This record gives sequence, structure tokens and C-alpha cells, in this order.
Amino acid sequence: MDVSRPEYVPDPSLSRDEMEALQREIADVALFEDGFAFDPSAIEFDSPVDLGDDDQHRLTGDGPIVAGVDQAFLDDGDRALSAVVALQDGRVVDRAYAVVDTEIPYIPGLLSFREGGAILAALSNLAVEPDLLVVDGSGRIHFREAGLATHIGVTVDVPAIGVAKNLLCGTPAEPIPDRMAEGDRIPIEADERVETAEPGTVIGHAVQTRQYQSGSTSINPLYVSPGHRVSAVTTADLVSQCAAGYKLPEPTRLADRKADRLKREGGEA
DNA sequence: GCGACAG
DNA sequence: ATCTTGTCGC
Repeated sequence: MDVSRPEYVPDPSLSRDEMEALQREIADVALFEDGFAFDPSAIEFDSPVDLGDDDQHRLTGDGPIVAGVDQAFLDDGDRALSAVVALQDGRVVDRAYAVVDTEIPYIPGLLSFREGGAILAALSNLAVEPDLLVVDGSGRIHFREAGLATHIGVTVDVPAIGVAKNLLCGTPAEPIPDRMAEGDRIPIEADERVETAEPGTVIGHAVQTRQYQSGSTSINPLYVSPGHRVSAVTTADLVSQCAAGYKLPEPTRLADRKADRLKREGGEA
């Protein structure tokens, strides 16, 4: 698949102010409501998916194509590896990856300018056209409502959602308990730190995709938010539906695995 | 100055 | 993200 809006491709050479200005533009054109044609209830994972062997040609089926995206960094620290795994009807239908030189360090709030290039390069190597992108990181849960998932979703103009393991900003509608039950969700509302939204606006959810039945240890929830063309509630629904026994939703879990595998097998020299 | 911060 | 073995608990 290719870039739909070249003007939004993340440029690491921009100044911090220019990056923030671009994010405000992106948040302005992003759609934080459902704006897709596929049937969200058609996306379900009853059991974990197998990654399978490399580069096998697979036939595509009928259901929506969901692509998970994740990054890893090569040992030289100067290159980012982005892996994409496309799933349909509970099976892998395509995979792609790309290795891109890292231009800037990690800066909270500007993650897309560090990893965005690698992601777009990986997506350009994907043969199928995803109906939904599941990106590791925040979407609307961001200082300017333009996190990694939003930036990527708007740039390729494909429905996208963000899945993060930690909360970047915003405030839970109610305190996150020490232990949330599987399936539970708590709204995340915009606070003073989200400079582009009115405080109280629901910008995402804490979602518990997996939890131990009992015991002293518990699994923390995921923090999911709309990227583009998906509402906050639908985002939480989709993440829950993509879970298959693991904390991470299948698309992201497989992309994670793929990135790690490529990192070790691939050139890190 | 202090706090807070995805990957 | 990444550095990293064993180990506590289901």
C-alpha cells in the first residue's frame, strides 16, 4: 500500500515547532469517529494465530484485513526495523518489513517522527490493502491528539487504532484499580496536558484484554485510542475482539514476534 | 525550578 | 525500545 497524503509524511529534519504544528494539522484532518466500510464484528480471533514460515503466498479470503505494526531497533542503535503482519479470517495473509536509518532520538510526543519513516517503508512493501491498521503506541491519547497511530493512519488514509502499554497523557474517568477483570474498560479523558481537546473529552480507554484468574500478580491494562476513522468505543471493541489469550491483540503480537525474529536473523551488522 | 513523558 | 537468569506463582 502507498502514502495517500504526502504532505503528512513524518520528516525528522523538521524543527520541534514545525513537528508540533504538523501534528495539529494532522489531528485536525483526522476522523475520531467510525468512518470505514468493513463490518467490525467480522473481526474475531477465537485462538492465537501462527506466524508460519517466511514469504509464502497466501490466498486472501472474505473478512476484513487487519494489519499489525511494530518496531524493533537494530543493535547498532541507528536503524529502526518496522514489521507488518496482515491477518484475515484468523490467518496471516501477508507480511512486510523495512529497515530505516534513525534520524532523531525518542522524544515523548514526537515518536512518529522517529519511527514513522520505517513504518511507511514497511507498509509500502505490503502487497495487500489493509482495512485496519493496529499500531503499537498512542493515537488520540497524545498532547496534540496526533500520536503515532493517528499520524500513520492519516498519512495513508486508512482506518487505524493505537495500542500502548503505558498512558502518555489524559486521565482515567475513574482510578485504574490494582486489578481489572478481563474485558473491563475505563474511559481515558483529556486533561490539561491534551492541549487540543476540551478537558473531559474521551480520547481512549484502558482495556483489560487478559487477566489471571487469581493470585497476587496481575496484568496491567492496555491503553488504546483512535488513530483515524475509528471512534474511541469502537477502538476498545476492536482491541477486545483481536485478543486471543494474550495481553496484546493478535495483529500487534504477531508483528512484535516478526520484528524480533527479523532483528536476530536479519542484518544488524 | 518541578513534574511528567508512547516506543 | 533495550540491557537480561532465575524464579515466584498459577
